[in-house]
Amino acid sequence: MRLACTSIWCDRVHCAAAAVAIAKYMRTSQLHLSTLKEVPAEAEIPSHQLMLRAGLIRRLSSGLFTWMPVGLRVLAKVEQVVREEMDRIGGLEILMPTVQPAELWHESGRWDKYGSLLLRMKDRHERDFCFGPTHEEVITDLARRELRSYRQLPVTYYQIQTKFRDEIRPRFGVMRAREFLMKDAYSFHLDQASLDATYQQMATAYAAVFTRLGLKFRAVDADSGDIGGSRSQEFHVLADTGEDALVVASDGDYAANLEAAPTFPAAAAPPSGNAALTRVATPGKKTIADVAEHLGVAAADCVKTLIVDGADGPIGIVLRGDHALNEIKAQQLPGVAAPLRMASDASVRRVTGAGPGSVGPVELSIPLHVDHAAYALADFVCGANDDDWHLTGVNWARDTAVTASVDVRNAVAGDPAPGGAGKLALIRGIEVGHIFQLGDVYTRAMGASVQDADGKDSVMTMGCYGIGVSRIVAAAIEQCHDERGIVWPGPMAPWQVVLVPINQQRVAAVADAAESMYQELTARGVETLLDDRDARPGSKFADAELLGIPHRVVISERGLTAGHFEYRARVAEESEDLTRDELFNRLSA
RNA sequence: CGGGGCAUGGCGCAGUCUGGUAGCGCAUCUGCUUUGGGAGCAGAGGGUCGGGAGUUCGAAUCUCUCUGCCCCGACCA
Repeated sequence: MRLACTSIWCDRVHCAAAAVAIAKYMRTSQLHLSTLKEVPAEAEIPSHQLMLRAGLIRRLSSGLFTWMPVGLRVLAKVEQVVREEMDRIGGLEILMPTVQPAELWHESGRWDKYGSLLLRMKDRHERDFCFGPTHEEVITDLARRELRSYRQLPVTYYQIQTKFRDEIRPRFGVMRAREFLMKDAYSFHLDQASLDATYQQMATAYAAVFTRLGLKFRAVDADSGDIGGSRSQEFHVLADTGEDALVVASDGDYAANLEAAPTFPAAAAPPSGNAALTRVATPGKKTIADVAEHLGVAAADCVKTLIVDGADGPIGIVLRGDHALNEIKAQQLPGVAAPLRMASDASVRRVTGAGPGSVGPVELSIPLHVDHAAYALADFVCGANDDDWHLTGVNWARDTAVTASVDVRNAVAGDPAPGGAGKLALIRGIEVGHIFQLGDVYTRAMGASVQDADGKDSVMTMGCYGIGVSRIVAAAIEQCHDERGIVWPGPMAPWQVVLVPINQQRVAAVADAAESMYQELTARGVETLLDDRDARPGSKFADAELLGIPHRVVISERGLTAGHFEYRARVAEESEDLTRDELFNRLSA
C-alpha cells in the first residue's frame, strides 16, 4: 500500500554533489569498495543481502540507512530518470520542508488520524511539528497562497525528497525503511476533466520511468487507503519475493492489487440442496481445516463466520471455508467499524452462544454479510452456535434468513476477471509508484480555491502521485540478480563497463592498455570503472559480478599479444575475444 | 502493539548448559613468494564478550534490569 524506501537528503545541492561523485570515483583504487563475501546476519531477502555485500548501503539503525558511493550513484540515476519524466509532462520541481507544523495537519484532520506512523516533535517553544511522511498539507497550503486564478490551472508541482514514516515494522533494508527517498507530485485543477487528463499523463510518465529503467512492471487498480480520494493505480515491479499480491486477467490488460480486486456472484440465487440439516459433534475442532478433516469434507464445502465489531454491535461476515477475508472490502460494508476489528471472544459468545470456532449463520440474530461464494453453496457445513457442534446439510433459503450476498473476500487464481476478460492469475509485485485522484478532500478542508471564469471562488480538485525512488533500487535487485550478485539493468548500473587489467602491476603494457582504454571510453561518455587494484583476477571478477556491472573487459598480456580483448556481458555465460574496434563498437551501441 | 530469537574484534561464527580471565574463518597491516576465478607462507594489530547492577575468591558464562537488532503475527471463528 504505502510507498517506502530509504533515505538520503536530496535537494539540488545534494544532486550536484551526486553528479560530482559520478564524475570522480572511477578507479577502484580510489573508491573504497568494501564488498563482503559473507551475508550479514541481519539481511533476509536477496536485495538487502546484495546491497550490503556490494557496499551500496550501510545500516545506521532500524529502518535508517547510509547510501555509500556506489549505491548513491544508482540512486542518483533513478532520481534523474524520474526528474526528467516529471519535467517532460510539465511538472514544476520544488523542495518543501521535511519538518511540518502541526497546524496544517489539524486543518486536514490528519494530526489525529495518521497515528503513530507520524513522527512528532516539539520545537523550543513547545510547538508541535512532525517530520513529513507525505506533503498533501504543505502543498495544499502552498496552493491556496500561490494560486489565485483558474488561468493558473492546471499545475503540477513535484519534489524528490526524504520522507520519514515510523513504520510498525521496518524490514528488508531500503525496501521498507523508515526514512526513504520519494518523488511526490501534486496537481491542482478546476474540474474533474482536467484532473483526469493530468492523472492520465502521470500514468504515462510513470510507465515511461519504469520502462526507461529497464524494469518489468505492471500498473494495477488499487485501493486509495488512508490518503483519501477516489481513483488510484499502483505501479509494481514484478518479483516473486514481492510483498504485494496482484491479480492479472488472462485476456486484456486488466490487473489489480489483490486487496482491490472485485469478485462476482456466480448466480443470482443460491442453489437449493436436498440434504437434511444435521447437528454433528466436532469436539475440539476449531478451525475450518480441523472441522473439514473431521467430517471428511472439503474446506470449500464449509463456511466460516467471522464476528467483527460494528457501530451498533457485532456483525457477522460469512466466507467460504477456503477463502480469505478482504479487510478493505469488509470495513466498507454497512455498519462495520473501520478500521476492521475482530470482536472479542466474550462478545462473540454473548451474541452467538458459542466461542469462536463453533459459530455459524443459522439462527444467528446479528446482521450478516455473506460473501458471494459462500452464498453459492448448498448442503454446506457451518458452526452450530454451540461449542463443539457443527451443522451439515445447511442451505441458505431453507435454513437462514439471508437473501443477499456481497463481495468481501480476496480473489483467488481462476476467479473470473471483470468484464469477461478471462480468468485471474495471481502474481507478486513490489509497489514502487502510486497515483491518486484526491478530489477535493484536502483543498476543501484547507480552503484552497481560485477564482473561476465567472469570478466566483471555486475549490480546486487535486491529484497526488508518488514514486519510491530508493525502493526502486532494491526492487530492481530483487527482480534482477543471480547467485553471483546483482545484474543491473543498464540504465541503473553504477557504471556501464568495468575494465579488469590482469597483472597490471608487473606488466606495463597491460597497465598502459587499460589506462588508454579507460581514457578513451570515458572521453566517449561511457561510464567506466577501472579496476586498478593490485589484486588477483579472481577477486576482481567476483567484485565486478557482485556489483552487477553490465559489461566487463579483461585486458591481459596474452590478449594484447594476440591483438584482442576479452569481453563478457554480465548476463552472458561465455566470454568473447574482440579487437579494440569491435569492442568500442560494442560498448558504444 | 503481541509473540519469539539474538547481542563475543570490521563481517560471519564457536565458547555460555557444566564459572577459572577469549578463540576460529574472512577482512586489515608488514615481509617474501605468487598472478586468469575471491593466492601461499611467516609475522602483527584489533575485543573492558551490548549497558548497568548483583551472586562469587573469580563472570562472556549464573541472576535481575535496561538498550539495541532480527524474525513471526496482527483472518481467529
